[in-house]
Amino acid sequence: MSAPTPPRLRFAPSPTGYLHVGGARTALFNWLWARKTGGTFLLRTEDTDKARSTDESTAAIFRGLEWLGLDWDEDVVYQGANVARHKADAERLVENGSAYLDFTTVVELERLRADADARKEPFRFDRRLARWTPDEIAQKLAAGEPYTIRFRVPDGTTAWDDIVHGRISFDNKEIEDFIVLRSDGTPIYNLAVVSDDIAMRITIVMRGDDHISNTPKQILLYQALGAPLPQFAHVPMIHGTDGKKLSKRRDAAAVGDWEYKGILPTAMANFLALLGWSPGGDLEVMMPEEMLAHFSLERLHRKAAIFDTQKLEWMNGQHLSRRPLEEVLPRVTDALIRHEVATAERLAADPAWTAHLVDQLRVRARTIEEVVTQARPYLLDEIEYDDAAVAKALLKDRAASADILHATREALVNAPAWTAEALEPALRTLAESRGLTAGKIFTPLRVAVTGLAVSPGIFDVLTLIGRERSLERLARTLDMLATTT
RNA sequence: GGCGCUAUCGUCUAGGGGACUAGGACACGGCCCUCUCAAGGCUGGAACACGGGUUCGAAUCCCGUUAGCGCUACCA
Repeated sequence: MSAPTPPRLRFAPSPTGYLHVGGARTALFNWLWARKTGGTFLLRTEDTDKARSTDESTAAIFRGLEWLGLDWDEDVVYQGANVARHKADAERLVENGSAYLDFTTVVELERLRADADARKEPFRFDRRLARWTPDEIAQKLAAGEPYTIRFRVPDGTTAWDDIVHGRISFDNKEIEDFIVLRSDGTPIYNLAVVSDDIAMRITIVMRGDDHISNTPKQILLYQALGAPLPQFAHVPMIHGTDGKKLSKRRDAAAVGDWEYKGILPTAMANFLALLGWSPGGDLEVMMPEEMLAHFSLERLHRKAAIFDTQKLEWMNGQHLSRRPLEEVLPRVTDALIRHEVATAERLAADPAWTAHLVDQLRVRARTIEEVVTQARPYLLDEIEYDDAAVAKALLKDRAASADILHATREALVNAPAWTAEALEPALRTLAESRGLTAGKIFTPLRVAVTGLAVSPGIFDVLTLIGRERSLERLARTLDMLATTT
């Protein structure tokens, strides 16, 4: 087996918002391939559109990547810092004849476009519009007239073998002479991308398939600049439930939204990966190491996928249970504190207790938010009683409930110790002596001490809540049954 | 409109000419387990867009139709 030079890949977001799940997935694929092959994963912000780019957005994107566990190599490349080279490249294109100066103004262009529109004809820039004699050009230049630099698209066809789509080809007739340098001397996207990708020695350009139609232009640019072509891999889009692009308003399209909703980064990465790639076979839940082991470019999909929130949450439930407790613990405690269910001091005071609590709750939750909700009775002094649970477990027959709860409390009070080992026989004996199934005892007790219909096993609940507080809640429930109507 | 990409259950997918009575997962229903819930196990309904080819044989290959999506800026 030969040892090819390791690939260099990059993720190049434009910092005009938050990290979009589609972008995050593209980044993930680039990262996966770089890490798997011993290659390099670079980051570049495409901030040449100064009107829309912001530092906050840049920071948010970096944060999102870090949260997902995607680390990058070398220094981040800020495209805006390379405008001098972009400009020089554009001028080089003019010098070698592959581009030309165009003095057509924006206003004229708009008019031309409107005319074509009125005639219902497609507008494409006509090279003849920019046919000035050398004298005229010198004159305009001397007069300081603004101009753009346009690429002279050659005849023929432009094609490439896309890693995910196979051969794609475009008739150059379909490509207009596009602008590469604005009249203010700043580069247009396609030039900046190519110039930077060449400078960064990128060998695989992996990005969303909405860039397929930019690719022939970029290939032409590589060729005119005399640079070797990278390989291209166009991965499919991620759509919302309506089959269209994810909408920020409706779909929680930012990865930060999911972090906030209590999704684990490994679950997010796992889910996202499966939206544009599959390992083959029935494997779905994968830890990061497994994804790395199975990932391959050959199994990238061609079809756009719809973002299914329910499956994400299911996936998260899987990760919540399977990831090491040390990893989920801090995320849960942060959420507990943020929701004011507990203070940092309280949680730190008895780390073993906290860990046990989280461990008990995480297996039956799908999101961290659910863990927080379930944790309330164990951390708060004042608990809320779920009406439906109370109605079902206690109020159907108040007298009987009061009777059972009273006997239960007695058995608990007299138990030799407040441990699962001591409590369980006590309650099972009680059930037996009364000819009841254990559930008839456990269920009212659960509602009495937690206020909820859902909880871990009752003996974990009792020991987690503690003797004093359990007995007190029992007493209060008894009072309630006796007084309220 | 032009160009391009795509097309298997509601959704994510396996499948790469015969192993397909089309497999798995999410969601939904039923059953089991069980102190509740979750998890887990079993189970039910649910798909090859359509039409032509090629072939002894097509979900799989080719062409067309249709549909969806993307691009079509001195945005990225």
